[in-house]
Amino acid sequence: MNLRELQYLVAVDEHRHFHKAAAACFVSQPTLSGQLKKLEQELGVQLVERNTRQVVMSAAGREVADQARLILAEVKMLKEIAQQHANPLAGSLHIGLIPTIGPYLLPHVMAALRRALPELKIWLHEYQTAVLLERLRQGELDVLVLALPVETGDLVVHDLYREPFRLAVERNDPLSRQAAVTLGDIQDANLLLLEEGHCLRDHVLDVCLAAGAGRKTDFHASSLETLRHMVGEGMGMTLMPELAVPEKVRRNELIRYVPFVEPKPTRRVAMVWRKNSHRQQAFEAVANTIRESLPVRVYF
Amino acid sequence: MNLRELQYLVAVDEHRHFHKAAAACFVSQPTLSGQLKKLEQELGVQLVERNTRQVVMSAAGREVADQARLILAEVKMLKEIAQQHANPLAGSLHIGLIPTIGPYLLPHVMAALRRALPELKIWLHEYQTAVLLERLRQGELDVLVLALPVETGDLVVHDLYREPFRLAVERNDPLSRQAAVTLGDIQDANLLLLEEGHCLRDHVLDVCLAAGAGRKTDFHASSLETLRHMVGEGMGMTLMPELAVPEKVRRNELIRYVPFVEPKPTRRVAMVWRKNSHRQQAFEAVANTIRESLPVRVYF
DNA sequence: TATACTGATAGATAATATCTATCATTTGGA
DNA sequence: TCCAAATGATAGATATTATCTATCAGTATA
Repeated sequence: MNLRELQYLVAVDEHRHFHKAAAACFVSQPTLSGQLKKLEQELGVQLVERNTRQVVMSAAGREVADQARLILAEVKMLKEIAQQHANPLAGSLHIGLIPTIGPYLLPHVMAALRRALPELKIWLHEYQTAVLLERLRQGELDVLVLALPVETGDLVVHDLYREPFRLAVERNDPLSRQAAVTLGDIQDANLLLLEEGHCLRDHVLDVCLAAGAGRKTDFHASSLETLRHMVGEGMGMTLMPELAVPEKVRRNELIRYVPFVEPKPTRRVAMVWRKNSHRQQAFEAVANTIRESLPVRVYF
Repeated sequence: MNLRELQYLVAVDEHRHFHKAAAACFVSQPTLSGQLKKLEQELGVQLVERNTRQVVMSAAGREVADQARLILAEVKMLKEIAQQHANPLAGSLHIGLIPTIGPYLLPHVMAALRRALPELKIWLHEYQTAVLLERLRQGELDVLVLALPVETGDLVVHDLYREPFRLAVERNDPLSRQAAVTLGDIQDANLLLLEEGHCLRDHVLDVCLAAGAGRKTDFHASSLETLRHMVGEGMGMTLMPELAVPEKVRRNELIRYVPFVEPKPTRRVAMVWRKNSHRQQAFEAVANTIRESLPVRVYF
């Protein structure tokens, strides 16, 4: 049985005339007659009673034709589902971002993404790096925005930008009065860190290593905002990604975000997607829009 | 697009392995791979992202596979509908009967029909002859039981039985005391008739013509039961089909059903069906069962 | 009686599904 | 590190099916 046979049967039901039904299906009358006969043989039941006056649908033929109509409608629906997906700059795009990037990057770029890719329905998912990678591999997510390095295996890595860190200190800290700090300045610093699982923790630890093993507190924060509050309470200092730094310094701000001298410590932010994905066109469009929308404080 | 391609896609979704999916579909792996590729080309969207580690369904692939599953289930349903119709002694059979036959014939034969054809679901429809013939031609009814003659055109006419009439008279009528009556006895009789549309009316009129123009009242009854009541009220007499005559005469019965002498006036009862119908086997089975179940008071 | 119309059949052709053989790439085990 | 196994893809050949045109048989109409 195939869909063409069902189309022929529905056409015969509607036209009650083999020649007209064949014309409606864009085939010859013997083709339609033969295919209909084949369908009847396969189903083991007569669907159409023919004579030279009028084609009569049997009871079976009417019920089967009704069911065939249903099936053909569902097939049309399947094609519509595919059509929706076929335009890579249309349809759904599931983006995963790590929590130290998402809330600070998106406000800069969402408006531009909506303008540049109006037919794309962007779904945002925020998880830590390991979870993101697993869901990407499973196909639940289409593309990730995260900080390198990670174990990407055969995934495609597409650089986005390089983001410098600033030193976040309590406003009464002596370092807050410097125009810029060096890694040496944090050699003996009490640094606050994110909890295990956040790659930012590893990045900050890498910077500490470069600075000569700065002292680290045992208290861990679950988010950058929690870190921020702890710094404001004078519990220690931390490295803050540039996009997480407020653009306007308020008069009673508890925290000073002091830049480093060059070469500043930075983290690489990249998009990652599966090598076999055919939506590379969409991913590159998203990457270009993000780069064009970033403030000049981050590098390419 | 065809149903096999949908089966292949669903199999790949379930197995996440081209070789296993191909085996499940009883085709070779290159066949499945090629057909899936053809489907993707036709739909214009990638459904499956392949690599040598694990097959990943794209978002489009998952949605299309879900829809394909739905379609394949509906196709199964269509085959079940056909299967139900394929056994001619099973499934539904729509029988049309005229009102002067149905209520009097069916009590004699329904039990036997149920025993003889247990898988047949008999639907009964009661209309006058013209309506029955139209619905038969339109395919709404499969077979008719009616009295001849009718304009059957190219329909198949299959004799069932010949049903004699009795003379129904009020019990105080002098004719009620005769063992049998002749057509001459009703020559001056006041005969009651069914209304227009009932072929029994025409049959009774034919008998009157044979008897020599018996007088006829202008009042018409809509059913045999109404006729019966009118006879009981002494309004006149009528011809009653044999099967409409109660088998037991009650002591206070108002009506006497007096038989005619031979050759008795009769009507031919037949089954009628469309020449092209392929359920002749079922119709003949029904006819045989009816004939075997009739009381001996009717002829073949 | 002849022509037109209907659906069916036959043989030829076009299109498609499926096969086997083999390829390219990746992975795992020795 | 090398070789074999496993994966999905491609190529060419074959089998199967869909469709064509020509024509048939039966019916209806002018």
